[in-house]
Amino acid sequence: MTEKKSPPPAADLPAVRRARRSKGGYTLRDVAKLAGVAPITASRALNTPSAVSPAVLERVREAVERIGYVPNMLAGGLASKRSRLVAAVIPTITGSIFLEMVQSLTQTLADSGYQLMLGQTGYENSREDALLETIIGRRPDGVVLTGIMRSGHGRKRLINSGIPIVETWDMTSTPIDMLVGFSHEKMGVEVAQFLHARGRRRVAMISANDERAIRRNKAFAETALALGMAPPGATEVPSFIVPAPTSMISGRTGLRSLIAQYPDIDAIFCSSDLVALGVMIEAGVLGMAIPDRLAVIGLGDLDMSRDFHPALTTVRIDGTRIGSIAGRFIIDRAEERPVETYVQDIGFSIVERGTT
Amino acid sequence: MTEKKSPPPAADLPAVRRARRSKGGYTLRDVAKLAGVAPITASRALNTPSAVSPAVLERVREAVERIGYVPNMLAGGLASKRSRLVAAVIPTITGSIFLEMVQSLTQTLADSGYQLMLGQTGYENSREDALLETIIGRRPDGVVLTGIMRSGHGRKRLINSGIPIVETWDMTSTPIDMLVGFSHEKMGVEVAQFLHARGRRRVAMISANDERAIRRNKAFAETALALGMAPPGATEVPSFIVPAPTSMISGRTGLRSLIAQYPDIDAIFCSSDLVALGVMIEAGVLGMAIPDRLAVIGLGDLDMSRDFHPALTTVRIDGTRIGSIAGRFIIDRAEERPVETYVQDIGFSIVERGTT
DNA sequence: GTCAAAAAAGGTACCGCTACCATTGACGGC
DNA sequence: GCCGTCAATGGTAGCGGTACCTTTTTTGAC
Repeated sequence: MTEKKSPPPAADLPAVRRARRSKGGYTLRDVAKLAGVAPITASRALNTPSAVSPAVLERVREAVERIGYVPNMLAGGLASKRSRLVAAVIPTITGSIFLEMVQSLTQTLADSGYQLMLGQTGYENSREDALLETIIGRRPDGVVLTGIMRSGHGRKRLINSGIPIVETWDMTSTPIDMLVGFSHEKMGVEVAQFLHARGRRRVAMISANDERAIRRNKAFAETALALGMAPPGATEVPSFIVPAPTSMISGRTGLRSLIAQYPDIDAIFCSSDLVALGVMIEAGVLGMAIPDRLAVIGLGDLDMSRDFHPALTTVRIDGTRIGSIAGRFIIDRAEERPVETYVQDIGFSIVERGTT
Repeated sequence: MTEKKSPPPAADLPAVRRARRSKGGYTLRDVAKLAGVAPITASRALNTPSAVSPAVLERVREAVERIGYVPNMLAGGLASKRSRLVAAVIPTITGSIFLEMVQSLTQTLADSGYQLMLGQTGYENSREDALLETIIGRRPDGVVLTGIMRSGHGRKRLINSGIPIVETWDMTSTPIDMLVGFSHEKMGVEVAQFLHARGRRRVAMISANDERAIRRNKAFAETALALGMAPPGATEVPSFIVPAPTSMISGRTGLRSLIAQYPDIDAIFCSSDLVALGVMIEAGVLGMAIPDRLAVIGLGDLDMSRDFHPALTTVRIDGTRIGSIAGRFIIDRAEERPVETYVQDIGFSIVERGTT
């Protein structure tokens, strides 16, 4: 109490300045002085309590409590080269299927004292380079990418930075570093087989045209074609391309357009649940019974997909799991724990509900 | 090229160590040496190019390019006391109505070289204290809160930290610092009047029970009661409480429950669009025509609300605007620009579509 | 050509913390 | 009682930048 300093100055009175540049906050030095120990000991008390005697620990804790000291992690990060920051890069935050992952990533990281920084590239990837620059500038302990980093320039930059990287939501034999995802090709094949097994023979797709979707669609179309599931009059599996980010309205217009060209379609594979739900709405307007007249299968398993009537059949990807594994990967790496694997295929599952 | 250093060491060979603790990355000093200037001049070339001669600027730029130098913002932030980090605190990221705000906040900040850090409190606010601690520890240049900070402890901590704060999505006469939002009371009143003007006389609510919703509901109920809009047999405006975060299923069960008790209800005010859409789905299942038999009005104006059939009438809040104003507030404060106001009521608007 | 003022560049000392190494003292084995 | 070992603590020197101030150079008015 006696040594108490003044709180952050309200205005900069020309009074006695505490020091050349100080802003008035408390530092570890203040805590150490109060506890009667050296700053480095106070630091240890906070970071590695086991390396300090119980008596000292107690005194330091008390001092921290008394002045409301909050460690400056900028300084700590600079000195220790561990910022305890992790960056995640997603296309956009609104209407994103990656939110579940971000949520669990945030959670996993927070539990170990790491903080998430969120960066958005936009769907054009125009800002990707600038974003990478600012991210690397923060010296995060890890970066989580949605999808695979395709741009050679970006890859190189990331690799040179030496920051641990986790790529997600995809599979590749040549990851930059770590990887948690699943195979889009496999998904395309399995969805086609699934619809075939349900007796559907005249299928179509409504899909975004990002790189992942293209590979998924190719696998779906090839399998469907091989199984004889193209609608009459079509030599290919019909597909309607929708812009990113996907939306219900895309599903509505997609269904209209496909039906106009191929009235006999009996199943549609949508590249997102939102699109699939849009298809359901439009089917309702058009008087097409689901699933009798038309089967719909989505991708992503949004919460609301379960709440529609009928509930949507969809391909579920465990975003929560991706997030927690990615977080774990980064934390393990940061804390130099030995690990067996840095690549994990978490697969996907087809959740059958009422629309197939 | 001649002075090129080795890339980040693959393993720590016991070879010649560059220096005591260096990790092998390039520093401003390297750039300065390459450009033949003092480090401080290189710093100026990057941060205040106008303070440096064109010739030097060019040489520094070239040096940066050559070695792929990325400034360490941890160090910069420590020295300048401007971290260029801004923290946003939201309940959860999944199914959140705040995403639009977060998106535009990220955008606004990025355009000025600031980066967003995302923190989630969960709906229980249990992690709020720990979260504040880690946030303050990063010494961000600003904190954006969703809603008003109620906890006295949290308020005090934030105020003591001296960090600029923006509270959002609400109005109060006693903000901690800055404020961008709208009046929930006013919204309750206007929605009641709106439904009354459309001829509805037997209204009900389905709502979450957070603090903001409670105030909104009170205003709605009082106005509705004054206008004689309680359903027959009810002395109060019936309300069904749903858990946070809101979901469609809440709307579905809510409608069932309300109808069971008050079969004559002719309009429902929902505390989120998701709930309202759930009501629409259940109404479809129950064969209740919308809007003829039942009017529905939501809150939030999700993208998908426009895409339903019929499209949802809802109260729109311009989250994008909240985000950009909040970001602007913080940037202005950080850069010590003079401003007139730090409190802004952005209001709301009732968007009439097909459900009323 | 002189000189004051402005522009450009540099030197130094930190920002607040931690890595690294040194020191101190307690303890136990022989 | 000597000495090695280990636990606890401290001193010092940075981490990689920038604030502040000084020095040097350029500019332009007269």
